[in-house]
Amino acid sequence: MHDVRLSPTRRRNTFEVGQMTAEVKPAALQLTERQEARRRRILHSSARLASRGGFDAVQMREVAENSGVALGTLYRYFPSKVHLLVATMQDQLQHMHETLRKRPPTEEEPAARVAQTLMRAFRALQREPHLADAMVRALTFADRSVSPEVDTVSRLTTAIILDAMGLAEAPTAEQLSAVRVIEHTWHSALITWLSGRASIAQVKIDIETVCRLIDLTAPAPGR
Amino acid sequence: MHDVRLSPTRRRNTFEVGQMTAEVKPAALQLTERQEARRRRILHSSARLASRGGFDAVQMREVAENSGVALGTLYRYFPSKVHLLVATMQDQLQHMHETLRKRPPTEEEPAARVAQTLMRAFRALQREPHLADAMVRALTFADRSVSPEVDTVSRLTTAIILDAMGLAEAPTAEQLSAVRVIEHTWHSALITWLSGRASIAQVKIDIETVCRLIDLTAPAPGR
DNA sequence: TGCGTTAGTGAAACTTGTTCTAGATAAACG
DNA sequence: CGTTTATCTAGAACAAGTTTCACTAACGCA
Repeated sequence: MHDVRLSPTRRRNTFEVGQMTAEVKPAALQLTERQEARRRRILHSSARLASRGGFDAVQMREVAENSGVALGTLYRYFPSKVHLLVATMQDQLQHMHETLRKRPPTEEEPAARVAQTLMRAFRALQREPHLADAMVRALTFADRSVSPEVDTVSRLTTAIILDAMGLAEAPTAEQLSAVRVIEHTWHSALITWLSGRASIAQVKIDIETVCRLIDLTAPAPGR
Repeated sequence: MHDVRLSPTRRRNTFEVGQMTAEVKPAALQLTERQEARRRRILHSSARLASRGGFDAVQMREVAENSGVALGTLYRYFPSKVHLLVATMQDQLQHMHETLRKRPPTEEEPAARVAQTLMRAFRALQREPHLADAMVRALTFADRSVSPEVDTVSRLTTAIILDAMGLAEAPTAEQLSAVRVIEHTWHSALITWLSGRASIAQVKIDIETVCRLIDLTAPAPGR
């Protein structure tokens, strides 16, 4: 039939064919065990190659070979290199979220808690700078065809920050804006660090600076 | 001799050869008239192609052809596609800076002035969304080999913001931090808009939100 | 002005992301 | 089971960024 992809996303410039039999689930279709295993192997190879040499070191042929899968299959699972790396990031973020949940920030003030959390994440990234490079570059380079996946990453990041603020539920619109700006700063500061234009100390200052925005926002709905 | 480039920057993974005769200026070496003209033609073609179809539409062979220059020459002037697009951005930013100088923001408060200025710039970008796409994607995708050029862009942006704040000279360290965060937000918000994950209204809110940081910083040295 | 050096040209080659094709396998299903 | 259909494989083919090479043109200077 009409070449249905595993991933719910379509490719770059292809227009929707619209041909979709009724029972196809728009969300992630469930995979067989072997398929789940393949997917996992691919993500693992991707992360391994990335932590060696960053974005450039993740070569699709090599990922395919290392995960024991044909090139065509790799592309069926992840329709582009950027998709693959963004998915890798999703994966890593999930780990980080769980880790952070286990040891919530110790600071009192929300702003300080967020800053502490982000600095923890930052230190984790510093341990694998190449991996960080691959993931963050992919994330900011992603075009519209990757929007759903990038959005997922964004939601995960937002959740982490809201957790740190101590209000996973019922944030005000104002607070959400602040969180969005914090996220912007986080990504962009990482970029400047990764490309050697800002020091670790600099990133720390930027994070702390932007976190001051939190103090400006309503403490809660019911101020 | 040892292949000296026009551009002061070296290529991707090459290490400095260190062989540099004393009289070579580290800054932009001066070009002859014909060379200056070539450079200009190249940047012009680049911008034209970019405004057609964004990052992907800027193809090195086509840029070379359109500017009447051999491919090898193009690479001598701009050692990679990203270098070329970042230089294009420098060029555009310079224009914008001049334009903004002529009509400074009308608002009273520094924060509002900066927000107004950035929204003006944003509207200019909206007129050429593809061009914006090419430039911003190149900027955030740039690796270490492009750091000097990206830094120039960053300095230009900083200058624009400081101008809007009304203190081109003697900003405090705190104020510089705020400006840096504003710049982060600016770039990242543009990215989310360009990739269709945020609306124009959303970008406006983010800009206004981050500009509130300015109110938090010392009004001047001599508070 | 002549000459050695640097810059520019044209074309081919190389690299890596992406696509395509034909055939082998596995899954689903009657 | 046997058949039909979706996946997977191997490998070629294609596209665009980048490099290389052999050669010519332009420049700078003694």
